[in-house]
Amino acid sequence: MTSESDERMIPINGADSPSTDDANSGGDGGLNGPLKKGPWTSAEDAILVQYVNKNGEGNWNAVQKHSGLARCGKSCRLRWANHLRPDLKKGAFTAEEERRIIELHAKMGNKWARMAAELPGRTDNEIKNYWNTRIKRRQRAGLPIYPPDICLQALNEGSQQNEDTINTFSPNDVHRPDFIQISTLDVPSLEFKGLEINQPLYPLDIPSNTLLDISTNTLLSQGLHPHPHPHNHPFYLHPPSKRLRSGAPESMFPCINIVPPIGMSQYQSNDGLLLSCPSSDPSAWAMKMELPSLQTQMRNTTANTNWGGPPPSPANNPFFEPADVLMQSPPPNEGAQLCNLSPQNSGLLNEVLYESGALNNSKTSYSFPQPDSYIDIDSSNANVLCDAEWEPYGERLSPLVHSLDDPHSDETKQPVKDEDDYLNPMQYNDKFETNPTIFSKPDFMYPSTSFDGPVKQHPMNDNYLLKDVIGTFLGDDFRDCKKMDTGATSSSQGHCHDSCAWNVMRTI
DNA sequence: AACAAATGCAACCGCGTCTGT
DNA sequence: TACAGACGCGGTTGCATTTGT
Repeated sequence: MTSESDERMIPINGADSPSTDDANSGGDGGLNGPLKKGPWTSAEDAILVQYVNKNGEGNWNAVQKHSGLARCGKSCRLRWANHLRPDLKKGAFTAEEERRIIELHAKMGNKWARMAAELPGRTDNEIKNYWNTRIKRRQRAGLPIYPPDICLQALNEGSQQNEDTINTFSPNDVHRPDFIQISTLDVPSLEFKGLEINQPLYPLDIPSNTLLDISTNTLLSQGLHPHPHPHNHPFYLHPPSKRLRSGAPESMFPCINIVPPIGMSQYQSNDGLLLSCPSSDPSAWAMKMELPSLQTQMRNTTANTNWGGPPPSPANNPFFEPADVLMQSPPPNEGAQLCNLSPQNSGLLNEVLYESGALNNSKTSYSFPQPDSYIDIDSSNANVLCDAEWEPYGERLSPLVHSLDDPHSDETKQPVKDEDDYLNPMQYNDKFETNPTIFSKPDFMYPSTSFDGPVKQHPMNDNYLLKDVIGTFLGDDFRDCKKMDTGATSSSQGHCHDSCAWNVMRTI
């Protein structure tokens, strides 16, 4: 970039500076006046190149001191690394590079720097931009994010990995660098358009006057599941990007519903996501798959309920009110919905397959938690929220993957062979309608059956395990909460759950 | 041709980690 | 051991360009 325009200047050590770290640190700064921001000019490039050629890389804050360049060290490093390095490969990615990126992303997720290390001459920023652009394109086209052969490869690798790891998994594994190197199949893209305001929703009459515009990579590239590392996961209760043009509130969700256009069937994942697919014309639906239509299911803040769990049926639930309550920030204490988000699923290709393997290994089928298990925080165990909603490991599967690991459906265990082999929406629909057992999966809440049946505890439902994991994600604050949990009254437990889950999120 | 929306890229920002003192 | 500075990473934003109406 050699634009001469936009020479924004930030005062060194000035109060107007938005950043107090590298931008202003490490230099006297006053040498040449305010630091410049914005696009680099060719003259600045020349100065930087000359400096680096003479002094080598590193010690970037010294650049500004010694070269007179009015740029912070951080900016210099970025400019050099992304544009001026002599070993940079310019131009579009080659087909081989593109394939490599896809493979690497399936393995690593959004580890751009690591991916860049595998692609000589390419920068993390370049790869990141490429990937974000790519998934947007593929979503628009209704294509899976990962090509089927990548899925197959990951499936094979993942199944092997599962053999080795499923029985030795521990909460600490989420800290392992390779923990998320488990993969995901592509999740079905979700129709975002053609929504009807105030249309009747099945089974819920959810006011639909507020539609959530969630960035596409947030949902789809991450497989609709929260990330084990909230800071790195855009879906993990990050506020909507400023770019959201729908004017979504600063904080949102936690429960997100996909409102189906008329004629669409709807099912709900255990993440509280209502997924839509057409009852009549799945192929058209597949072709139209674009951005998800999402609505945060908001409830009356005074309702005696919590944020977790699936939407109760409207007939008997007091907080399904025809009020304009969708897509608003929950009150600070209503954070238990966080428990509705799996802490361990990054949406990586391998990860979902890993979970699929976990399910297969468990040889156990589960039933939906009853609404009561969500609503009644005042249970003998305040962790009921998380126990019921943060399904234990291996339970956070996208609908697509669920079809793969459905133990009652042999054909769905076959690895995908082709993009055409991805289950289309009608296949999902058919499964739901013809195979009741699939509805016993906790994250496959078909509306007509979601709220019936007893709650069964997952065999891996271990409170300590869950607490440790939650603590891992939420930090010491949650551990503090855990202490309160053990000694508090049942009502305070519920409150603790709410408040800590929502409030301690470090990146919201 | 004019305008708006969508797109893509470069740069910025905040935060975590590393390293030296 | 504690602290501060340097560095690196990943997510976000700004804006020029492209595309569509």
